[in-house]
Amino acid sequence: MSEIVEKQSYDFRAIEAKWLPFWEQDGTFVTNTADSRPKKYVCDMFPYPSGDLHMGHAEAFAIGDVPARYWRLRGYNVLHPIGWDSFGLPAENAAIKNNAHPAEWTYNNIETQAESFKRYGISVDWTRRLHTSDELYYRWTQWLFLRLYERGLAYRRNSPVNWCPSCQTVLANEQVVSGACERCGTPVTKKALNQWYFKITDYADRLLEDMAQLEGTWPERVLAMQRNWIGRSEGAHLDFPVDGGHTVTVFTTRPDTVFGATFFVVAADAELATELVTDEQSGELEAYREQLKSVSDIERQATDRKKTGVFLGVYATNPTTGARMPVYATDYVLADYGTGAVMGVPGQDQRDWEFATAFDLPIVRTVQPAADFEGEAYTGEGPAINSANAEISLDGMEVEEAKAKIIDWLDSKGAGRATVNYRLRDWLVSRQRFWGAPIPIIHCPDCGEVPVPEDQLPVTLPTDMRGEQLAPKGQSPLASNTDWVSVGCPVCGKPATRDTDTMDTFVDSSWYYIRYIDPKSTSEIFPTEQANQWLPVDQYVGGVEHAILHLLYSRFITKVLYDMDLVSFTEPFKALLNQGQVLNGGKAMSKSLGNGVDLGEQLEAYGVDAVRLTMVFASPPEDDVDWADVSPAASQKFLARAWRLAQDVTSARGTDPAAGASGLRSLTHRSIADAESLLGAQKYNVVVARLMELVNAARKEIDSGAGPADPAVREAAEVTAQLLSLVAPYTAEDMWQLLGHEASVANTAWPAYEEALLVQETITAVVQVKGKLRDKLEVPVDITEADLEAQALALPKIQRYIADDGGVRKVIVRAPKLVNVVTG
RNA sequence: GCCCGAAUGGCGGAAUUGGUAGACGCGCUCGACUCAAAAUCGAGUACCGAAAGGUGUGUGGGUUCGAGUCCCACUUCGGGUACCA
Repeated sequence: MSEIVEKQSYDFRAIEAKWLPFWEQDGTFVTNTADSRPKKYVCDMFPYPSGDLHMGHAEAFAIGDVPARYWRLRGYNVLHPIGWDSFGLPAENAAIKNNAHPAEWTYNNIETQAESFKRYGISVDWTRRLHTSDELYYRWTQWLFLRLYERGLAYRRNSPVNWCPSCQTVLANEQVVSGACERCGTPVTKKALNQWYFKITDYADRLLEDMAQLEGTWPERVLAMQRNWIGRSEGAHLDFPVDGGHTVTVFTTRPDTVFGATFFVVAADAELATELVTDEQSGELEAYREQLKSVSDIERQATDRKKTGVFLGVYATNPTTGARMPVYATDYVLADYGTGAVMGVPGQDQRDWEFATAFDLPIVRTVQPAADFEGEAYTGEGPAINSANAEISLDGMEVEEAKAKIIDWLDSKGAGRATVNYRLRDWLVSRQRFWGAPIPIIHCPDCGEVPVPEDQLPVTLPTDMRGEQLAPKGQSPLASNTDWVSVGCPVCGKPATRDTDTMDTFVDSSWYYIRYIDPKSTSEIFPTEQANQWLPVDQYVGGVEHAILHLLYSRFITKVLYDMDLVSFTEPFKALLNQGQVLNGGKAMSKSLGNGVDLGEQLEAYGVDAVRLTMVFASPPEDDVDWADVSPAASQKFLARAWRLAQDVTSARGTDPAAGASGLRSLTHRSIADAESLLGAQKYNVVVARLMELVNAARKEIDSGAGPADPAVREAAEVTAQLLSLVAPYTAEDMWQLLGHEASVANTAWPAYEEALLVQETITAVVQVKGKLRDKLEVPVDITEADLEAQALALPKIQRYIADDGGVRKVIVRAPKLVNVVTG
């Protein structure tokens, strides 16, 4: 018989089948929160259970698993949980279509995703799994609502709201994208409804200021988007007396231009217009409002639209000039920004200029534009002009000074004051749909709004509604379930009704990352002490589509919890990584384009590790990956090469590597050192590139160098298995076993590099002439500047350049790497 | 319009503090193996040029001995937001 043992080839299916049950039985990734080692909390934005996992999930989770596994090797106690954001409309729509209950669709999909997820080998603690649609969870969402209610942060108000005619529900401002529903793209209409709001505007300043904590660890663009969304602007409130005994306050960022206010405009759709209009003009106002109804939101947002409006028959008085200013209703003033009323200053505001031109109103400049200014309204810097009355003059002052001066003056008259205005509006949280957490409020004819007593939580959803019973009819389907709606008033006991709206699913997801600390608790929302120990999340990973929505809401809720003394931190996510999208052929995958790539098919064809490796290697984590540009087949090839390394090693486990090939050894140790800094900088793609170099070098050493018995080869293979485990856990685990280890590679210690092996004896110095590379020199690393200079100048090639170019003028030496000869 | 971000070979992308541009991979070319192909392995691959050499990191300028990297101006592309007073 031949001595040669038949070597097996890399078989990812067999490897997956072997290790998946191992991790589960071994409890490799279960986190013991009582463990005293320093902690790291890595959290991926939890998925919505819409069918099976897709390529986008595959990228996000592959990326998030890298720091989780790295920190685990570094000796941290790592918390890496998973759950499902399982309330929401798609389940309800599916239930209507299939004559089912939304829970069926939801929990079936969760099971499917969970199976795929396990197969995908992400190092999460399955014992902490949560679903926001579980009674166990939404009981606490309701509890949270009641705490906000107690603090006056949850309130009900009747006002025009965004209505999606297709989803048959209201939407928060954050969920309207260019006038259309964020979910389905249907143009949004306005509807007057009595709705629940969270008072996020109370936190506007803190949401803005606390961003200082996130600077540098959150993507700059996300911070910018939040800053814009909050839209802080400093200005003043000015009071204008209006005929009929009214005083109308406006918000302006340019109080210095008040002398130039020649007319007055209020939002046509605001109550204010009705209050101000004279009887003679009220017909015209109504006609104008009718006319506006036919203008879609999309049209309305076109900035080049002609200014329209209607005179209300009354005049306001300019407190600085005493001028009588006609009052108009218009649609270019927004009812829900500022006070819904604006002073018209055509000289300094382009929109006002256009309105003044259309209605033939006077235009007065109050800031002197530069001589070459050719525009209409002038919004720039310059000295004030035409801005004086008997008591005060701003003339000659620059804008900032004039602002301060006029605010002082108006303040002394009781006619104005400095103020800060925000673009952010309160968060509309009620939804007229079924599959969400019911709002825990009871409406009693005698007692009014009554919170559901805590011991009666959760207010559970009926389990017997299905199909058509869930169809949206302009109000929540729950309203038609009289058994469910009818309830005794908790205060007086008389017949009362439950609130039939459910909460926006963004309420569910605004606090789930804290619930992971103890997801099964029935006695409290989360244990405060442990939450303070584990949070904030050290690394949060998710798509940029939540730059405003989920992240703003989570920041808000965290601050509310802080104010309630339930947590000691004010920001939930210390660092944020926005992974890119997975594209195909330059475009987002979509059914309509027919360019979708099925994750299951990819996993079937190339294996989990190859798909994960491809995702990580393709580009920096925050960049998009175009599946048409990458090669999972090549990833698989690399994994086979790496795996074969482990198989080829013939030295025994524990062999001292000191006697091994020094070139390979120093590359191995440099790879470890570089991986540390690259992982810290989140350059995961480059870590993979370095690993490929290491595998190539080890291969060469086996085939045409010191051979498979060299201890340096074992060392390289072991380090490869450990580094590879961050991205390709199955292959790494199998390599580790082939190398003679019993326990999981995921729980080994990060390899320590030897400083001495990083130091090279010789180095290639470059020799430049006038900054251009002309020659190279192999020199000892500790060469003196003088020696290096002498050797460089002695090079024949360099001498030729010097001779041709008029001799040496100056020599720059940066030993041992560079010499630059300046000639002429 | 305003606010962010980006621009490097045929492609995805590398390049601590300014110091060898193009690591690693894909693709392509050639070669080995094969009856042949696939797979695998080896060699080459920024551009122009036969070579010597020259040119090169969106464009134009600047600072510097030296710029992908710093400064100024601009162009293009991507994203966000938009009658926000």
